[in-house]
Amino acid sequence: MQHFAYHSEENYLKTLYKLEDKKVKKVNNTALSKALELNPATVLEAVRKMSEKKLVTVLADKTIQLTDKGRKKALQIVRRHRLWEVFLVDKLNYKWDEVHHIAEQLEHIEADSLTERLEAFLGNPTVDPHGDPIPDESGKLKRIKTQPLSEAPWNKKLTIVALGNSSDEFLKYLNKIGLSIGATVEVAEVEDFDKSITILHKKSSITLSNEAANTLLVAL
Amino acid sequence: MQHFAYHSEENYLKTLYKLEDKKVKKVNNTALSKALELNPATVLEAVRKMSEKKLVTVLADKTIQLTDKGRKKALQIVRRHRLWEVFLVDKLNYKWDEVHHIAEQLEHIEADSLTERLEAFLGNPTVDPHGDPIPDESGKLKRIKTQPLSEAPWNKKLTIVALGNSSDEFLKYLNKIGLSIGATVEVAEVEDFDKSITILHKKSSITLSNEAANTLLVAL
DNA sequence: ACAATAAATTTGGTGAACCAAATAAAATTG
DNA sequence: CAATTTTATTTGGTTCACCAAATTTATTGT
Repeated sequence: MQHFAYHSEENYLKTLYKLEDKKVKKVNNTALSKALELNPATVLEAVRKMSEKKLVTVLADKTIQLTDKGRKKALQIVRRHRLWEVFLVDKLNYKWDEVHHIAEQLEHIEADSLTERLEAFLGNPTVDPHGDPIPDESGKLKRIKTQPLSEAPWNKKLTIVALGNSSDEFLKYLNKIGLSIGATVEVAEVEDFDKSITILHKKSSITLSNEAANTLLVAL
Repeated sequence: MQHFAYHSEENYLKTLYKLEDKKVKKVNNTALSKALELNPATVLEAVRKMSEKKLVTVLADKTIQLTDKGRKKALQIVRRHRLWEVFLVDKLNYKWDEVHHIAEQLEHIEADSLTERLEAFLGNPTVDPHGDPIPDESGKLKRIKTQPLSEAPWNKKLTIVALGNSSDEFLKYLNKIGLSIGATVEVAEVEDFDKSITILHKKSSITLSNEAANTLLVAL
């Protein structure tokens, strides 16, 4: 009876999936090590083991890729993570920028039935509080068609449905300016000079940098 | 960034608390090792470390005792465990004999705010699904006054409020015969020969061994 | 092509939590 | 009280996830 839990493999797979999802072309040992903030030697060893287990493949050019088996496992973790985030926000009234750390722990709880019951309890949500889709039991996910706010048409009601990146800093920034998933906004003006953008939200106007507008995704 | 979590100390403390709670007089290394199903050498080393941290004291006769500090930590784990059990049973509709294993994992999630929010979300329950009291934030617990069913008066409506032991086997047995915390029963007859007891429950009569009747605790 | 740079890999270590087996100390029992 | 049995403790190992510092193997710019 070990009184500690190894989650490392799950974290490697999840991180590989995240990179793949972000369309990072060539995920090599260096990239993965940086993403995980781990020593390359450590990551190399872990990749070897996962490769033996057919969870990842190392291509001739050293690119590390998830196998279907590995991706399925990764999506299972992503599923758990996102469902717990919904729980924390919807049921325990956490703010969306506070839940990541806790969900990182909850995602590793092992119990086949737990995830399914949790999902039903939450009313079968399809997206997490950041607008990211929740994979189904088999690991499939419905990608939502979105468009960066920076490319959306002017003077039209738009709904923010997801974020291009859910970093803590960005979430806090959004909180500060009062924007969140589900918010209705309208592009009022785009500044030619720096592509900054002014939007209308709840009768007040907000100016966003092009970077921010690129990261806010609206329904297409 | 370690991708695994050490819960061992929490488990040692919790187990020590359980033994103390069960009024096991002399908890020595052998007793603790058996309770944890670990090698005595392992436990000895762990006790040494906890002793350095002033979580336990080893008496002259080798009895291992929790310090106030250690007991407080242990009660924190017990609190989390019992709150999660309530969540699993009340919200996710698990049966009370299915939740222990999952709660054992959930109890180690670290986030100060989580336990308090969970408690509020569950409506500040005072007992878990097995009738065991839930310690408050500071580690205090209200002990419920109970009496074994075997010693309760005859022909009087009694409410089962707790169990003397929550082993899987016992929980399953109770499930099978249809008894649970909150059930109202009445002692109809006690057999002189073997002290087995016949009770009335929802209009049907159930015969229990003395052992079972001893383990069912009714409100005093 | 070749030196500079970067990435991959190897080597040798660490600490935590575990174990089996040997030994020492203590308790029990005839 | 001496012999047996039970406990406690020590010793030497293991595995896992990690690291730092070489070393080897690309890659790249000139």
